[in-house]
Amino acid sequence: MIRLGKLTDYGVGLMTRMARDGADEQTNARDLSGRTGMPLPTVSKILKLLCQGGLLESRRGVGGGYTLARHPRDISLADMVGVLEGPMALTECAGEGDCKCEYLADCGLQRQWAGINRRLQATLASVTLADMAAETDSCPTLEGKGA
Amino acid sequence: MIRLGKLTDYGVGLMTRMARDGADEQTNARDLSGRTGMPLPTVSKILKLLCQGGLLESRRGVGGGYTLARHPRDISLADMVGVLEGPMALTECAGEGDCKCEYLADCGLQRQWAGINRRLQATLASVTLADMAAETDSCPTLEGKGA
DNA sequence: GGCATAAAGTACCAAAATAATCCTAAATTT
DNA sequence: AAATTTAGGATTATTTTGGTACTTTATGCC
Ligand code: FES
Ligand code: FES
Repeated sequence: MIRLGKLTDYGVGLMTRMARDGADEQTNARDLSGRTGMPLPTVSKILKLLCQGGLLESRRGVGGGYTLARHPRDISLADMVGVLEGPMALTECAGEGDCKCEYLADCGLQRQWAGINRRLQATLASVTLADMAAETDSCPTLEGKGA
Repeated sequence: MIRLGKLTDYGVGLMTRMARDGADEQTNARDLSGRTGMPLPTVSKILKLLCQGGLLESRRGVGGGYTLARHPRDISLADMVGVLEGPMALTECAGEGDCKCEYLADCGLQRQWAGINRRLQATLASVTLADMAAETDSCPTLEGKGA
C-alpha cells in the first residue's frame, strides 16, 4: 500500500499549520494539540522529533515553544519524511554498498532499485512546505509537474 | 523509511528472474524456490498473488506452472507493487473523495497529497519489468530520466 | 478410471513494526 | 523558589506483516 506512518502524516499536518499561521510565529505543543484535537503526548513526540531533525527550533521554559527552523520554501517534504521515517530505502538492495539479502543473492537489482529510490526521493524533495501550506486551488509545483 | 514489504521485493525478484529466463518460458513454484533459495510456501504465495492480479498466467496439473501474462515491456513496476501491496495511498487523505481523518479535520491537504501520490505512482509506472530484467549497466529508462 | 502433480483457496500462528502513553530531567521565565 | 515547557528515555498495546500448513480443484498421464 506504500503508506506513510501516521506520525509522519500528522507531522506534516502540524508543520503545515505552523506555516499557515505565519513562518515566524511561535507555538507550543499544548496549543497545537488543542487546535488539532490530537492528543498532547503524540504532538509532543512529533514536535520533539522534528526538532531533533533540525526542522524546528525550540525554546524551553515559560513562554517557550517551537518555531520553524527555516522558511517554508526551504523545507521540503523529503526533509519531513526523512526525519519522521528515516532515510528512504525501498528495498534491502536499495541502499548503497552492501546487500545482505537473504535470498535472491546477486540478483543484480541494486542498480535499478537505487535509481528508482533516487527518483522517488527527488519527487518528494521537489515539494516544499510552502506548497503544502498553500490554500489556493492551483499549486504551481503540484499541478504543473504532475503526471 | 518507506520500505516495500519483503513479499513485494521478492515478488519483483521472482518476476525479474522469469523475464530473464525468457518471456514465454513456463516455470513452477518448486523450480523457482529451488533456484532462489526462498522457501516454497512463500514462493507459492507470491506467485498466487501475482496470478490473481493478472500479471501471471497459470496452468494447473501435471506439467503446469506459471508464465508471464504479458511481455515484460508491458508490465510496470507500478503493476507489480500495486498487486502485492494494494493501491498506493500515501496517507488517509490521499484517496479519492472521503477523508475520514480522525484529527486535522479539513486540513485541506487532500489535493496536495493526491497530487504527490499521482506523481510517485507515475514514477513507478515508468519502469517496466524489462528495465528491471536488463542486465546491462546502462538502463535507458532508469539512468536517462534520473534525478 | 485412477494416480500423480501443481495451482487455488483458506486459515492460522509468530514476529516485527508502529502507535500511543508515561515519567523523570533540564532549562527558562517570573 | 515556583511554574512552565521542552528533552530524553522507557514502556505498553495494537496493528501489520511474514511465514507456514492444510484442504480443494484442475490437469495430464498411465
Ligand atoms: S536482493 Fe540483494 S542483490 Fe538483489
Ligand atoms: S487529514 Fe484529512 S483532510 Fe487532512
